[in-house]
Amino acid sequence: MGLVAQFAVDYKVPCDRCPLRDCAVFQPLSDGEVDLLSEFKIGEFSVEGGATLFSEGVQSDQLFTVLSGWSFRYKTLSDGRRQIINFILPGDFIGLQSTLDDEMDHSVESLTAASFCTFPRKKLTEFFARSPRLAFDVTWLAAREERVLDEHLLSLGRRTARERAAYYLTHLYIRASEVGLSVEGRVRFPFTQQHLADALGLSLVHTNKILRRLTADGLIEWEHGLFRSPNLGALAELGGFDLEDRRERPLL
Amino acid sequence: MGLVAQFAVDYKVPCDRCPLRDCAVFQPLSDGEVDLLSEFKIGEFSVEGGATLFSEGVQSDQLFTVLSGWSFRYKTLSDGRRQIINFILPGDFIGLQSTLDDEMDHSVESLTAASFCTFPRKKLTEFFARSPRLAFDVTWLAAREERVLDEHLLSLGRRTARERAAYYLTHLYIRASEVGLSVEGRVRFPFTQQHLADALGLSLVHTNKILRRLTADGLIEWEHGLFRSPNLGALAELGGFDLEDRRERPLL
DNA sequence: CGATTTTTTGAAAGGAATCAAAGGTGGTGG
DNA sequence: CCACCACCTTTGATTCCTTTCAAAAAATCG
Repeated sequence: MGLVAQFAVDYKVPCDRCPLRDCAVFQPLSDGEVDLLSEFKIGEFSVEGGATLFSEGVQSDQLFTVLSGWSFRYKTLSDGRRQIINFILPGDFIGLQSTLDDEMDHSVESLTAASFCTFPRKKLTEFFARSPRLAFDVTWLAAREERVLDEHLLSLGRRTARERAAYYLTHLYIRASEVGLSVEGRVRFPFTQQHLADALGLSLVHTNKILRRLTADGLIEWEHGLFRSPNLGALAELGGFDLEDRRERPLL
Repeated sequence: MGLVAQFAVDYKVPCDRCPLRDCAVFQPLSDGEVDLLSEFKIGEFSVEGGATLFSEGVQSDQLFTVLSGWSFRYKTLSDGRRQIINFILPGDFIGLQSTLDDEMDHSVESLTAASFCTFPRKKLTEFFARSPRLAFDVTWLAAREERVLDEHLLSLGRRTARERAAYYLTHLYIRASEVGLSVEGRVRFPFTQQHLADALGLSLVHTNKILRRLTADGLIEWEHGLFRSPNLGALAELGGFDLEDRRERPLL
């Protein structure tokens, strides 16, 4: 743990053959756009699980699109209390949060082996100039991220622990499914209850008790790292998650 | 209350004479940029206090820069519980959160009389094409918003009620001061304790008790709508707010 | 000045955290 | 293939922070 491994690899998967593009959630790009993206891309790199990708107060000169693996973004207080801001899945575009030419005020850590496409932050302006449409997508993604955080904020501030857990589990399940991570309705959740607790703003013990109850109520099943919901509708309902709200999004 | 007043006014303050540009927090723009911005701007409008600017599920075809007044953005659960996502002050750029050509999933309400510059959402792409630099600023602002929410999320999830209040009050005080709203160290807070409670994710009663204690401890003073801190350093310290972290930002 | 909205307080109930410890699980090495 | 260890999950008991309930002061507004 803790190693800031950043094993850069030269190998470049051409963007037009990016397997993620097959997922229905992602908006198709024109050939020209994919070409530009490909040109802008400088490489890939992968890390093993438990690696620190960025840490607070360090600046990164790159932006990333996640190709595979789970990671999470978090902040900590001086005494160690940790809040997980969000989980990062394939297709997510990260790095923008760190105010460009500025420091990150959060950390990112991988949960599983993960790989990323990298883009040079310095060329972002050029990129914007070359394709206003893609520039727009970048902005759109940033705004979308914000919407997700809005919802999380609503959870932490106003939902009960039980509702909060229901909401978040549904959220994660759907997100993972969207990028092809579910098999027969099951998704591998590569994090511990402690991680979930840190995302929900709850203690580990209480999180566990609530998970137990949700299981007893037939709303979830989560064993050996595999999650599924015997009644996703009811789980979403409890958490106030809108299952209908599926929108396509750009993939950079 | 509740009226969705949107009184459009033709009168256009030229962007180069926008009084907000005098605030040190805002990055200066080149003349050309200001011109473009001015061209892009289609008008202004104002509302009285207590007006609903947008409401959930309604789409807006405009983007706004706040010229004056306080507003707030919030989300509600079906049973009425409300979470204030953030307060909106002069200089803030809003409307991006609503995923373009999509619906807002939150509402915005004014606390005081307020005025806004309006930009046509449809021309955003053109705007991006005309100035990649400004396009970049839009993205930057979206990313910055996200950073602010990150911090709020950390508050709701991991800070105690007292720390949370200290953090948020400092945050509001600083933000208001940055845009010239403080007079002799005092800022007019145009919201009630209920609003603050809804932002902090606390009950009204508990919020009041904490405010009372912070007052007794000599950390804050808030009477007749005027707020000040007799010891801002200590308040910030308690809330874990970094007073040093002042960065310029774009003003659109 | 009367009515309404906010702010304050006190008391009781409840949800979540903390403390402690047992039970499982997976991984590693012999 | 089993022993052992480290880490994760569960439970029970207790404490404490927040909420909820109720109602009395203040402050605001027309």
